Amino acid sequence: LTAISDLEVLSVEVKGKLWYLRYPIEGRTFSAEDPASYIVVATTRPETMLGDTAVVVHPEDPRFADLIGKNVVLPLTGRLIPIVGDDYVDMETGTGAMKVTPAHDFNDFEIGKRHDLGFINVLDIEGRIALANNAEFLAGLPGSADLTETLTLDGVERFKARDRVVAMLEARGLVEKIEPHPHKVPHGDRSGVVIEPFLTDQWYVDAHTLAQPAIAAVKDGRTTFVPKNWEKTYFEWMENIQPWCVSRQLWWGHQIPAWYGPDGAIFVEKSEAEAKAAAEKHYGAPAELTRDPDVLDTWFSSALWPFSTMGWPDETPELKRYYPTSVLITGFDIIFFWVARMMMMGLHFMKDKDGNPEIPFHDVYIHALVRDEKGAKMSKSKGNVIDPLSLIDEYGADAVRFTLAAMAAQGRDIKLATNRVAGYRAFATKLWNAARFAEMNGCVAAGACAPETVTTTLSRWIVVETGRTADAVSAALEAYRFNEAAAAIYKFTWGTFCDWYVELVKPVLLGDDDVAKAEARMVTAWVLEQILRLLHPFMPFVTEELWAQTAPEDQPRTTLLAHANWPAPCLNDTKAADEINLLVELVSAIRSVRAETNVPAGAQIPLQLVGGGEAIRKLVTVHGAAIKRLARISDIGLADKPPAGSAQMLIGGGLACLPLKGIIDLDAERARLEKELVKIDADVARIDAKLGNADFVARAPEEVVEEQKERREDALTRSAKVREALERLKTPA
RNA sequence: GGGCGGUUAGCUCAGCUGGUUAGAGCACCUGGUUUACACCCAGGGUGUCGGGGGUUCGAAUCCCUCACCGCCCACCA
Repeated sequence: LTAISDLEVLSVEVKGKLWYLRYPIEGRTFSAEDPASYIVVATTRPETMLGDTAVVVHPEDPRFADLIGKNVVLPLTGRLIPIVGDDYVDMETGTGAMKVTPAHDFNDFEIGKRHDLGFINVLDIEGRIALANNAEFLAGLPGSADLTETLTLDGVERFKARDRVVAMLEARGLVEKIEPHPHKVPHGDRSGVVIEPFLTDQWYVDAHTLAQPAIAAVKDGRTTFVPKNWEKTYFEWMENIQPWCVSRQLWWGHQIPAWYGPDGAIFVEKSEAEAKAAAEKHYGAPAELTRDPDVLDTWFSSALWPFSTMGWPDETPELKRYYPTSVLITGFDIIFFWVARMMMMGLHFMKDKDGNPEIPFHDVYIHALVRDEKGAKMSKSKGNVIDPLSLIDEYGADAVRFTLAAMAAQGRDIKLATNRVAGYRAFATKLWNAARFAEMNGCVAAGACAPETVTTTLSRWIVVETGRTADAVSAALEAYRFNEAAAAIYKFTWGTFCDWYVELVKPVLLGDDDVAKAEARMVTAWVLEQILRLLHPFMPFVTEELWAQTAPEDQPRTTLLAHANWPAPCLNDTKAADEINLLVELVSAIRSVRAETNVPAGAQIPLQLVGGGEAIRKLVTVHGAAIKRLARISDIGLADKPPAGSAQMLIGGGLACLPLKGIIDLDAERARLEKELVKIDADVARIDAKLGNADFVARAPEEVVEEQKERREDALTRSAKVREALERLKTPA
């Protein structure tokens, strides 16, 4: 039977005062000059002294050793209250003696319970002093002039009453001193007024008992938190759980199923009819009952969610199918409020097929919390909420959703930055344009597509890369690494499909080879469709729209994209993948050299390839046209040694040379090579330092040492080639 | 006061069990009128991984400590 519900409390720093009050000791004649005749207690709320029921000192405090067990006469009331000893008291603080008001202070309440003290409520629900009809207050008080005066405080507002109590005490020489005392006072977060602890009757749930199975379920892994470190928070709370006050004085909610008989007897039943029956049995005759007007804490009702939403207590098919659920996704701030309580309730009410308590869910994914730009938690009462609707108006729902996924790294909070959202809006546009390109080139998903049977290297490459992306996205999603999943599909869509595949397939689509064209169209449509599937969880709207629009005119979609199958790899061809990836590497390298050596953008330059074997030869024979177009190369030849005065790149074990004499900015090329050389030499030096360390060679795992050796060889080779290239630049032939 | 987490590029953030050449988006710089896209294309990394100490052959990553920031819980007569 206590009070003080869990309303949101704001601690506010106030310039308070500390009043030192003298409480006369029973049987000694009070005199301000005789410290032995009284005991001094300090308080920040002097008006609560009317409800004092003890003075407490530390049991081992020598100053008060002889006083424990004696009484003091509580001023203004004449009540005799005991001096008790309790460890709670800090001997160093204040006077070492504390007044105890169990009805109006949390700690005093606990002390009151420990020492079997009275609980005298001296306030009414409006925060006024309530003494006149207060049986607890009046009980056992002898009439006196002081008491009569005190009773005139009845109905006085608490802070006015404080002044009057102090004045009355001062008039009697009972105030020793008053000190300024800045301290924190709890304020209601909505009303803004000082909160007064206050006794009321409430309903409680024995949370400690319910918590035990809920703790065990997480300890033995039946329910897992992701990320795992939140389990600590969960245990911390569950192991120190307090009785749960479930009654609320609100106008809405599940009304508490408790009925009171005429004499106050309580009947807790499932329905009014059952309560009436129980009352009739109890009284031997029908009785008039009144139902408790309180409603259940909203979290009590919410705790029933996993099963009450599916028809419980009836044994419905839904309940059978969906309890327990696979994953609960929520924010860490309601692990206590909701997760813990669903665990307790689920394990209490639900049983598996063997009759054992059944958890409500297997995984609990704790997502990041979106904070405002200053990093503060958004809250309705603070008013710092970023309205997702206005973000959506500006950037689109898909961009907002994708941003949240991309930023949802585990264990981190999100400070929502609109530039990220803008970036992902561009991504949605990019996807739309890619689909437009496909449409303009007749790439529609006509009929059955068998991507594993495609023939060209380009087709096989993109099919393989699509599969690799599907794997990456799936693995990330399964591990709840949503940001990695988002990054993987983003990178593939933009960086691989749009930037390379589309550019490489353009000649085929625009060419005359109808067989090749047909395959290219089919593959392009197929890849785009895989992208839509993989991207759908992150950008549901644009992908669903494209899914419908990219259907062949005579074959409209028969299902929503949301219901379509999830992609998986269907082709394994590392040779094709390596071949195109080498092409990509070569084109990138040429572009880089062109830019760094200030080759005019429009200039067509020749390319000479040296060494490198089969892989390099294939580049020329199979992909020559692509290289010419993408890297702006006039013609490609194979050579035995690098032509004089050329820029050189290391590619696939061979050398790619751009004979740029006359076009090239030689100084720029030299600077480029020297910059590269510095990097390589730094690498070599670092690796040498490692390998030169006997401890490293002796203690590091063999494969790590091997890897370093290989890396060293590689770096040395590159270093030598770059040096040669530099030499050739210095002595142009 | 107790507990948890953070500090990495100008900004917002990745970097999972120690071995990467420390990455992405945005911003920025250079250059682009090729028939999907300027919400674009190509190129460029601009960094003492908060400070200090330690463990280790090896630390952005593990430990200690300091500083600052944030959150949760409790609150002192």
